Amino acid sequence: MAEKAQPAKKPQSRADREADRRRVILRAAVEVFSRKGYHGCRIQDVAKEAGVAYGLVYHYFKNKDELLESVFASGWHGFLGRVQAEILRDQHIAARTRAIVHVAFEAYRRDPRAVKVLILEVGRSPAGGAVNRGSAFSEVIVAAAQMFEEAQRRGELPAHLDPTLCATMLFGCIEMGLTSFVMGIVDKRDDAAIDRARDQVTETFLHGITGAQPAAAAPASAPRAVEPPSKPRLPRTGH
Amino acid sequence: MAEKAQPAKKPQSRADREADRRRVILRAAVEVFSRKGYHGCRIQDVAKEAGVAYGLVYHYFKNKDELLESVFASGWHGFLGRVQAEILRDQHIAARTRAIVHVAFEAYRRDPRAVKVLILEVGRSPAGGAVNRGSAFSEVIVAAAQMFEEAQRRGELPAHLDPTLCATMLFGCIEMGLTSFVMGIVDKRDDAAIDRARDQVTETFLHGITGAQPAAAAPASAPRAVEPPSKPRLPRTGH
DNA sequence: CTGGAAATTGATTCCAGAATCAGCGCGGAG
DNA sequence: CTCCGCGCTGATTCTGGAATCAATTTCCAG
Repeated sequence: MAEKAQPAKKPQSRADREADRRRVILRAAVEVFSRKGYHGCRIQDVAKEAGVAYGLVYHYFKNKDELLESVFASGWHGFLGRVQAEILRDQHIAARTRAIVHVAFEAYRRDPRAVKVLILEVGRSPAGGAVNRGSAFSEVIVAAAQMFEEAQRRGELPAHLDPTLCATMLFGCIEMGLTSFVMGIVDKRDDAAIDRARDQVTETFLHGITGAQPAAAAPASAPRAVEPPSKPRLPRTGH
Repeated sequence: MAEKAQPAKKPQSRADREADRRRVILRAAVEVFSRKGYHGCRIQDVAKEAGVAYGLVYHYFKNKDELLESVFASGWHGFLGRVQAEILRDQHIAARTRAIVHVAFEAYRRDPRAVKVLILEVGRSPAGGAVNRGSAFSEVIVAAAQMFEEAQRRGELPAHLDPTLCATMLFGCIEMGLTSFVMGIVDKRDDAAIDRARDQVTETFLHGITGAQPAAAAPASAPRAVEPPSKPRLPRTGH
């Protein structure tokens, strides 16, 4: 694994080797978690996968939970950071949305197993686990919601939409899209398929939000409450 | 918790009482699972919640897994059935889509805790568990995909869209929408909020798929592979 | 070279909690 | 009224696996 482009070779200081080990164990954990699930695997499995003694795992991680926590943190962190960066960019909402979707699908392309763990495993951390699916998703969703809100102020997005709900839908599409890959519903590692999925998700979502009617007549059922369409709408939009 | 308001009546036959017990335990399981999660709770907790002896749980369910399985089956089953019914109805794709979303949100309104368990807990059934999130979602998604495909044949939906992906996005929006309620991101039991969410999800999604362009130019980043933009539209966008 | 500190090992301990089982008592049949 | 059997009970047993720890090896400084 050590593709750590070590210039010459040898003199990894203690600290270096230590960090290395840590990384090896972390990688092994991702692998094993993605294969058998957090609860379905033993620390022993992780140790074996890492080619390391059982006890060493405990040298680097306080306990199994902390291991999961670390796996999650290292993975989610990068993702969150990249998404935040896109959100803060000064661009049209459509561009930023595209970029966010791109980041997510790119992450999947780079390391499907890690994405699988993030999507499937994290979130079931025992009560009190500080980092869990809930708070994690909250973070991105809140951030994205702010982005949409700002877009509304700029007039790039219809005012009648709930920004938080927009964010929710965006990540819902992304998550489920990736889930269907992870689950094999859509089929594995077809790069073209990934691209196609990404583009359809992006464009469908964008077209949906930029042109959605303020809850038109709903033949389905349910009396609608709320939201007098104060701002007739953004120009362009469909048809 | 025995709010089983059994004032006078008594003469339930053996069989009745038996079925009753089973139901009581099942309800208790939903309650406990939703509160502490499948792995985070003990059979003892379920027994206590049901006001029943520890051993009795094993009288009605072979083991803990089967208990979860039953909880899932009873919940998912109803949902799947109702969705299937809507899918098979002979109506315009928009109407059917609205109905599906409606079913999902109505289920949440009726029993949020059950929905929470379905969304959050099921899916990690130990290796081999027949019923799990994967196969479950597969089922609805495949069914919905057929619906979209048929809609395309009828000309109710642009032909360039991948039907499976449409289904994926639809349930992605639904799931994440409900998740945000379950998680409290959007806030609890506000009936109006539920309605609003349902409508926005529905209309945004519908508008998105019925009018989406086939992957336009992407100013964002990422050199897009695939999809020669035959229709170079979607002007607005970037900067 | 040498001492000892840190890294590494895996057998051992310990325990949560699943699953079992030997009765108990209620309610219905005779 | 009495006796039988089955729904029901919960203490007891058993197990898998997390966490510990004493022993061993590796590595570096002096």
